Amino acid sequence: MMQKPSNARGTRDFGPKEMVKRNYVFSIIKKHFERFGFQNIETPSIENLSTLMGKYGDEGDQLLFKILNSGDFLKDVTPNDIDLGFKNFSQKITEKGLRYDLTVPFARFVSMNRSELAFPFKRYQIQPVWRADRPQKGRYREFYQCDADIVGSDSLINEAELVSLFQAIFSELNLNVQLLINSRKVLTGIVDVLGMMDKFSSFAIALDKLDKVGWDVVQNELLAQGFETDKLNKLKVIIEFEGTNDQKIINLKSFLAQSEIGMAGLKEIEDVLSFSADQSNLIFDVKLARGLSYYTGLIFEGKAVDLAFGSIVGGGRYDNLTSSFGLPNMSGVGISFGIERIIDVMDTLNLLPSVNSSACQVLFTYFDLEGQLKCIGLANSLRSNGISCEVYPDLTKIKKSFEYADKKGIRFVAVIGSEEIKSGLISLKDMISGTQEELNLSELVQRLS
RNA sequence: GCGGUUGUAGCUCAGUUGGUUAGAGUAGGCGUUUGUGGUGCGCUUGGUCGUGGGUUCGAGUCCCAUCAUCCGCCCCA
Repeated sequence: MMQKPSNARGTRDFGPKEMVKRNYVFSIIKKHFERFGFQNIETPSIENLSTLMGKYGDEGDQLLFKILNSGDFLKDVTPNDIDLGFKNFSQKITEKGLRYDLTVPFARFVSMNRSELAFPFKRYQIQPVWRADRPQKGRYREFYQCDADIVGSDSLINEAELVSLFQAIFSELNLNVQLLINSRKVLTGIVDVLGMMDKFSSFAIALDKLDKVGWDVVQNELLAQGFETDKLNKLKVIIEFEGTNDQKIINLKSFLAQSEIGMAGLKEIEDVLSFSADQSNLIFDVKLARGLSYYTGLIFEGKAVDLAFGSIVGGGRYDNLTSSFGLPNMSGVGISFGIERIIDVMDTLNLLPSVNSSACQVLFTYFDLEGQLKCIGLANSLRSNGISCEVYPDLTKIKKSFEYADKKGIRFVAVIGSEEIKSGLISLKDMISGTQEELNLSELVQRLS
């Protein structure tokens, strides 16, 4: 009869305790987004599959949650469709899906609203996305993304603004972070100098996992791709060089001297760094590649310093975000805060507020119906004075209401019994100190404001 | 998509080479002379042992399948 309830795979509930923590992080990020001039938009959870498919590669398509057509979804299906396999079959029975990220819906939005938007358009978007991935630590099937993008401007000031935004947010969150910066152009320049321009993506993929697998594995992989040993040795020196950002740039300048694009990338990095007053947590890292292939210019990735947890922020410049929706030459730069991981990291480091901040200030309790009536009136008076309070709903032993206040973390309990009604005063108990005082209404308001 | 781990009370877990009515702590409920919570004490409600098969006189325990979980890989946030 009754089945044991459970969450759908890879999804979680957020109780009051979790929501206090989540809202804290969300509100700070949101505040800074707006402070930097980003405007909020939302797009539907459901998109046409034609919008979504083909934007994330074969593997991404595989991870899309598809929605079965309503009604008789089999009406156009023939036995032949089934024989042709599930890919062909699924096209006939599903035409909508849940959004996989916020970037593609944003590109659709920009393309559709191009005539109404003020360019450069700065938008932020904080919404859940869904992926039919296999759940793991820090990986869920439903999670929030938190994106800020500027489209329609090539200026490097945008990159610099995103760096400032990053610093402002984590400074307020009080989380110790680093921002790794590189440019796709520098990487392209390196491949150029190595004379392997056609192998750029395999190079980027190999380099990206250097921290994880070590140089030898990366080198072997590149050798197998046809890279030359002596050139790789030169590359190794560049990559393993430890020093200040300026020293790294000087170093690379000599390596990239013959590559126009490489030098352009270095200049970008120099410029963006020069915009930042505080460079203490900015690190130019040639090893940074980032998986997403649509980045074309500067790229960055944020990490927590006090805890190894993978990247918690990612972003970069991309050209042609909207070209697949019929709007070419729309360059943009964006940053995405991995809010689920930020919350996980901060929770482990105990940097998040506790549950009490969601409890109200006062609980009213009483002994009889007369007191109950009085409490409702008093509670509304307090509320109109901006004080949050609730009235214990059940007429039971008063002990119950004190236990309730204690468990919920309500600081004050106001007791209204026959004595209080006679005297016109309110007994207010402070649950932390255990002390109790008699106050009239205006004293009560003053006490709690 | 691949490899491994673990599923016993709401939660955290015991359960001895298969053997009677499956336990503890904690949480919940009630009480502790009733106008006062947190710590104490007493009593007490919770489990077809993830699900479905199989082996056996007998299965929480062994075997198979399945679902879920967590951890690696791929990929990603």
